[in-house]
Amino acid sequence: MLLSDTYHHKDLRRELMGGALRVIAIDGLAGLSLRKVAASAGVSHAAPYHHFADKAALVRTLGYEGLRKLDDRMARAEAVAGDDPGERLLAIGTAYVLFSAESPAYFLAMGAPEMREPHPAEQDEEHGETWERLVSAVIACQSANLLEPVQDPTLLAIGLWSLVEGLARLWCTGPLSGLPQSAHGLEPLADSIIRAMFAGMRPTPALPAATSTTASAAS
Amino acid sequence: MLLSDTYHHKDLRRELMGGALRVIAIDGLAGLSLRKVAASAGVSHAAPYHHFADKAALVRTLGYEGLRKLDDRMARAEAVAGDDPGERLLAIGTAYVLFSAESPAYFLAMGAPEMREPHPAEQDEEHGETWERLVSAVIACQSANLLEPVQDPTLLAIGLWSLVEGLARLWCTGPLSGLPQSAHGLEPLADSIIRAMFAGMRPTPALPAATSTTASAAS
DNA sequence: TGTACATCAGTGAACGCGCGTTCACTGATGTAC
DNA sequence: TGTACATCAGTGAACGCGCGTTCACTGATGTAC
Repeated sequence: MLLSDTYHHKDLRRELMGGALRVIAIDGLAGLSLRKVAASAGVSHAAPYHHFADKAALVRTLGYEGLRKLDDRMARAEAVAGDDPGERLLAIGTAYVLFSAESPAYFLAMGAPEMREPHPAEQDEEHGETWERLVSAVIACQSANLLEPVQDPTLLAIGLWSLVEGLARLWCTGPLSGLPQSAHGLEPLADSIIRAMFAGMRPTPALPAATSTTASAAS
Repeated sequence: MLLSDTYHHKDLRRELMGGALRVIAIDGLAGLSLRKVAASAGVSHAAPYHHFADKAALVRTLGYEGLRKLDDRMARAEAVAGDDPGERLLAIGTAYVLFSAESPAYFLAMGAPEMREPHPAEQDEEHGETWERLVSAVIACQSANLLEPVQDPTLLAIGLWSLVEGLARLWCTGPLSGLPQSAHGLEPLADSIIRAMFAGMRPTPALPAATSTTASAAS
């Protein structure tokens, strides 16, 4: 029997992570098992133990990778958004929602119970990076007088994080029937909601773009 | 052996639900099993089948009860808040966060995968009631010129729901280290955040109370 | 370039466990007469 | 009030299953000489 296809795999670790994401996307976190993952990667069910200490380690690896990808995505969106602090804040928030909606498996892994213990010491404070990105964006808006400077930036950052986390969660879990079906359709909605809830906090009347967003929400 | 304590139980169904909530609170949804529930109610592991068709039915019962309790809590908070539409909206949102934080087991059950199929036909659209409560509160605020009347009320309602859902989720799952430890301590924070994110959308400057909330957030 | 050998990354059999669910049973309860 | 009986809500044994994990193994790979 020719084994070369599966034997001494090129990067089975990577393949296993892909398989796990596939399994989570279909069966949810509750339906994830190492045996399914191994099968999905076309490999015997003992093989994963050469790449992950146990099931929890696999989930944590996925979760931390998700956090890194999420932060990358936000960083990229922020860079593309240009110099206006308001647009940067909006870009960050929308990126959070879109990444979660497009990659529900990563989103679920990031929120998995296994993520409570921060075993992989390498990326100890990945949440911390994202958190500081948010706070910085809020402070920049306050400095530019786009957000009420009197407010505690921490408070506003928690608010923004809650908003995008909740929107992503509602879309993925889906108890609200009015939300768009596709992740792509979610983009204008997320944009409008964040705009509506943050634009108004500005002491100056409103951004030119802020009042014209209702139409895009209906699309 | 005297069986009268457990045999022909007064209301074992109720007791089982209590046991399930206890198990979820400790082990999470992933750690919930009918056998643990039975043990927690002090009963043999086959007993639950006289009260629930299967495990999913138990979870759904818990989830729908949670939805009803949540809506009750919001209704009560709204009534207590008085006539001001802004205060009513704030009360509703805070009630959502507080109920979730005080009853994480219900919160988890409400979001369980089993809730996707709406088997118990009795309370088919419990989410619908809560949703309409939110939209009504938003519209009332717009009518009273406390929220921008141009905005789509649906959009604002999704925003509010996302905000409180996300805040509750962040507190329960706890990736943010800065949040208060106790559900009680969460109240002023939730109040401040919702106030900050909604008060600012009003076309009129601000409520008297809106700018003095930063202090309470620090407590 | 060829050979010997250590290392690596798979295999498949096997383990024990907790689980959901079923089943025949039995003791308690409520009701008809 | 007392007795016969149907119904109800428990019990405990048993089932099969999928799971995480371990283990001895073996074939492939890379390296030293």
